[in-house]
Parts: sequence; C-alpha cells; structure tokens
Amino acid sequence: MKDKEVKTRMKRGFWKPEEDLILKNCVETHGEGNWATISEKSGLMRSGKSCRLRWKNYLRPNIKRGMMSEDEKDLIIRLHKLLGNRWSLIAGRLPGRTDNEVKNFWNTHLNNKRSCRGKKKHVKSKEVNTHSPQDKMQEYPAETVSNQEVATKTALDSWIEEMQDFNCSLLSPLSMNNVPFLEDEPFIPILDDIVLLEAFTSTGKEAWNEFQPSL
DNA sequence: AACGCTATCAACCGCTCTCGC
DNA sequence: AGCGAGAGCGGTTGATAGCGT
Repeated sequence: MKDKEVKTRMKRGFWKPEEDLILKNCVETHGEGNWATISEKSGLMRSGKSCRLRWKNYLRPNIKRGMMSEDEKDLIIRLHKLLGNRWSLIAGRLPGRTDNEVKNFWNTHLNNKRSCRGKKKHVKSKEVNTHSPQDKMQEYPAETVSNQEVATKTALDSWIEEMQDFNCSLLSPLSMNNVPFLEDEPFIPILDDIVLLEAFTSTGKEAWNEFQPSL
C-alpha cells in the first residue's frame, strides 16, 4: 500500500520547460541510468520511469524531431516487416529517433489496420520473396530465444549460401543509402546480420509503394 | 461560431528482463 | 537457485490540434 501512496504523490502529465531543465541538470550530475536517484534528488516528484522516458524521448542529446524523411520511412517499413513491433530495435537503426516516435509514426502513418478505420483503403500486401531469411524463419517456432537463434542462424546460413550461388555481393550496410548507424549500439549478433541483409539488399521502394496509396 | 470527428503524439501502465545479493 | 529492485520495452490512453460541416 505504501507503493500506492508514493505513486499517487508522484506528479504526472506533461513536462514543463523548467522541469526539463532540472531533469537535464540532474542527469548530468548523477549520470544517465540512475533514475531512482535522479527522481529522488531532482525534487520533481516524478517517478524514475517518467524521468527516464522524458530524457530518452526528448532531452537526450542528438534527438531528431520533426517529419520522417523518405529514407527513414522506407527503413521503418522494411525493418518492421522483418522485426515486427520491436520498436527499440527499429529505432536503434534510425539515428536520433526514439522507439516511441517510431511506434507513433507506425501507428498513425503506416499501420494499415488503423488507417482502414477512416477513409484510407487497406493495401493488399505484396508477394513475398520466398528465398528471404524472414520467410525461412517462419518455418520455426520462435517462442524461445534458443529456438529463435537456431532458426535465425539456419535461415541466414542457407540464404547466404543461396546468395553466393547467385553470385550476389553483399554490400556493407554502413556504406549504403547514406544511412549512418548509431555507434553506441552494438549490432545484435546473427539477428542484426539478417536485419541488415534484408533491409539493404531488397527493393525498398516496392515496400514503400505498398503504403503510399493509403497515406 | 460552434460542434463533432479524426489524427497525432506525449505520457502512462503493466509486463519482462537483467543484475546484484 | 531464488529473490527483489531497477531498467527497459511495447501497448494503450488521453489531451488537444486541426479540419469539415
């Protein structure tokens, strides 16, 4: 019950500029990550969670605000197709964008189901390439991490083999589309390989065009 | 001008994950 | 191994801006 009391005493709702300033100073003093300490020391009466969210989504340096570029939209679509609603993972590939922003963008601009609610028409999904690692992965149950890893690795291996058979050269993702990647986030082994291969070697324009009529 | 509807997005909630003990 | 605390994630909510009637 004490938890509930603390919770109800916490301030909620929109952040004021002065609160942002205090939070910013506190993060600089106590370091990013010590949210419980920051929450306590700041005197903002905001929960650690709330502080973390505010910092991560708005106050963190190098946050990019405003409209998504065509490249970003394209990348979101491709990554979502591959990863599903793994917003933090997708956002990690979009410098300056947050998971919350990507999630909101998807739900408002790109989510067909939601777009259908209004006047926008649902667009039939295009035929998928049956040789992609993603499709191969669907053959495996992905309930557990180990299953996922095995599935992913098997899919990647066989796909790379096929690609080599077709004499395909797999370019480094870092050099493509002029899309910079966050230096502070290491690629997740195996999964990232698939993400990058899929995202950067297919025809992204087709994927984007699927969504265009509904926008 | 007033009203209703829709789109947008900041923030919250609840769950899972991770790490230290 | 088990437990608890804190951090992180994805889903959802709610305020409000904008537009049409």
